[in-house]
Amino acid sequence: MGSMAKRPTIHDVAAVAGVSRGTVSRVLNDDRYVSPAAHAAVKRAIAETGYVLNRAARSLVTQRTGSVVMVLSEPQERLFEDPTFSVLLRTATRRLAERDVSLVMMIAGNDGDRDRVIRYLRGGHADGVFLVSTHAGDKLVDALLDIPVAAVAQGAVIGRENVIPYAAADDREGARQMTRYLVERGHRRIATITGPLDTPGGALRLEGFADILGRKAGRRLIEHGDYTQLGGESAMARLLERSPDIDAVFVASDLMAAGALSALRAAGRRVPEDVAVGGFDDSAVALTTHPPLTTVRQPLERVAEETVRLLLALIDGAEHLEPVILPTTLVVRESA
Amino acid sequence: MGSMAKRPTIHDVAAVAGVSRGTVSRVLNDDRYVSPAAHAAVKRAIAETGYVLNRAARSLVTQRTGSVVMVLSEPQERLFEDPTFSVLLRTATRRLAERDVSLVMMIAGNDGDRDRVIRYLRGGHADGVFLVSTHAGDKLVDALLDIPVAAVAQGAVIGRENVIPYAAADDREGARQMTRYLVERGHRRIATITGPLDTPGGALRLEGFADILGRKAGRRLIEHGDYTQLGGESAMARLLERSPDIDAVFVASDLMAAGALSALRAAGRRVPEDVAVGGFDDSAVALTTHPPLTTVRQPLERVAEETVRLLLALIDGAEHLEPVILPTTLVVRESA
DNA sequence: TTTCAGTCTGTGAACGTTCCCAGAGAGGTG
DNA sequence: CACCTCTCTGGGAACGTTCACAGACTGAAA
Repeated sequence: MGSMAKRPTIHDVAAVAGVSRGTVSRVLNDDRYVSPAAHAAVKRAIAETGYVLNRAARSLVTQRTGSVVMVLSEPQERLFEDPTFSVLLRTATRRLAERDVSLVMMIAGNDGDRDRVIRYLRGGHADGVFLVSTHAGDKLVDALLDIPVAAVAQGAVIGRENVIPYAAADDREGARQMTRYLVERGHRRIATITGPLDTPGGALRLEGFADILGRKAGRRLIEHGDYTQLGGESAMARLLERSPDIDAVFVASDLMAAGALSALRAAGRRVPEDVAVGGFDDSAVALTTHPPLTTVRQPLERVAEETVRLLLALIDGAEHLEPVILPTTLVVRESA
Repeated sequence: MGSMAKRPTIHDVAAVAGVSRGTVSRVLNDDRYVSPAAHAAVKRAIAETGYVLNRAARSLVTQRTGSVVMVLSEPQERLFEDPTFSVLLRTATRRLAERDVSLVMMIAGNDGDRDRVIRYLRGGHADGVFLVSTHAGDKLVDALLDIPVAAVAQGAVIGRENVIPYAAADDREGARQMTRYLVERGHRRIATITGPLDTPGGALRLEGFADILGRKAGRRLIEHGDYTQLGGESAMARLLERSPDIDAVFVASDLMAAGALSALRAAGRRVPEDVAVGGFDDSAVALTTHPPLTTVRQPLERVAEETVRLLLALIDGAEHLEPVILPTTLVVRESA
């Protein structure tokens, strides 16, 4: 299959172009001080020989790998049930590829996984880390700080906001938008189902909710979920049992909202007539549910792009990087 | 951040252990002919120095990279809307990590992307390729055959079944199971919405459908979708317009089935009373829809595992690898 | 005792780059 | 004309491994 001729090296290119190794290397790296003639000759020789750079050789001397790791830290298996990841992964891969940086996926679901990630990074196998959905107190994060590797996160790492740069949607304001909307529509008994409080999405969306409702948002109207559909369903059931007079609920993710809809249907409540339901994310599920979800759109592609930008800047030696917070928008459909 | 001491090399380990480079290398590679004493000393020295292997250096001499690429070839942006990918990605990452092989993601959505993938592989940046959802006639596949790299696919690559090993669910038999079930339930006007016919899932599920219905499955009862929810919706609408007397429909993916449900609801048909709907995949959406989907479960994790197994075998030099076909099961819920 | 096979160890040479330094030539300035 | 600066080029050395080979030692067989 294919010719088995040895792959051409920089030496071969140099020979064909009639210049030295050094000059070829300079062309390859866009260095200064290459005459137009030499430049052209090298370009021609590269095309002629079909030369491609050997990254291992380059890495060996530069101590750079040209790759970054995306670490998905999730205790449960839910990982991909959440469409958020997909968007992040796709966007990040694309953007990085444009800079010829490759994206390695690593899953840090349990401690064994986490150790592997740490070993990998300590081994200098990547220039940077892109943390996704990191929970407060994750030991991985602390280990990271001891390793000379660029690290950024999608969403703040609670407790490490000042040391790990991040990009995120404006979770708090997004929650305010939805809560305000529910209030304006005349709802009076508004509950919420939060995400895990050790994630920024869990904590900040609850804060935004409380910002609008103040003390009216008592304990009895708050229930916690884990971002899964099933978690949303049982949280809604608990909520209904405890406070049957609820007339609206703000659910911190669309997937959980889908679960909440099932619970409401099971309880014989109509949506939105009896209970209005607001989601968060504007993910694909929001259109699948019946009725379609009124939700808060977060600009995930842009979040991913900004996170990548931060990471590349960090790898290039940037020092103090400010977090990037992107605005959300309310998307009104039929559930509220 | 962290000590800036140079990373220990194999030389440092050798010095601490009181042996030579060669011996350390032999321990690292589980080579024969290392005395128990030397082995222990090296292990101790590795722990003491905190040594980690430099992969770039190893790659340079072994011509192996320790990484494989998962190529998602999708013309559209739909990519991740389909939960199939998520499962494949997660499972493959895990399994490969167990062998210390890292997974690089590449997206081949357009020709520019495809060229980048080819350049990457031609550059020897990976030991193997894991093709996902490849369409017949993809130029990437032909390019691949000219590059000395191990390649496997999830799902047959139509037209290249004999040259690219693959693992897949038994799409044809799965479609037969569903169609048979619909027939047994007494439905007489059974239609189908297929996937793209240049993918194995599209072609084989239609074949399975036709296996059961024979000539009764006329052109008028077949409509084509693109695996997206919206595609399923419009395909269903076309079907209803053309053949209003349909009493069941087999949809080649759950996501398209969700779309079909919307179209049926819009047309005022009850599911399953007026029209029964059968899906395929048993993905998360199957539970979200209303009513929940009766569908065909394909063992995606196992498919991913088997594909990885094939890939690793190929990298290790295996020659003739037979495709692996895994059984599907019918999952009865409420939509049919 | 000699010979041989098997085990174990050390070392030079390579892998394909980049980095750095030395030096040649061109052009400008005092 | 001497000197300097700037541009451009070539080539030695290094990056951290693995590989192949040579050689030392051991124990068993002839």
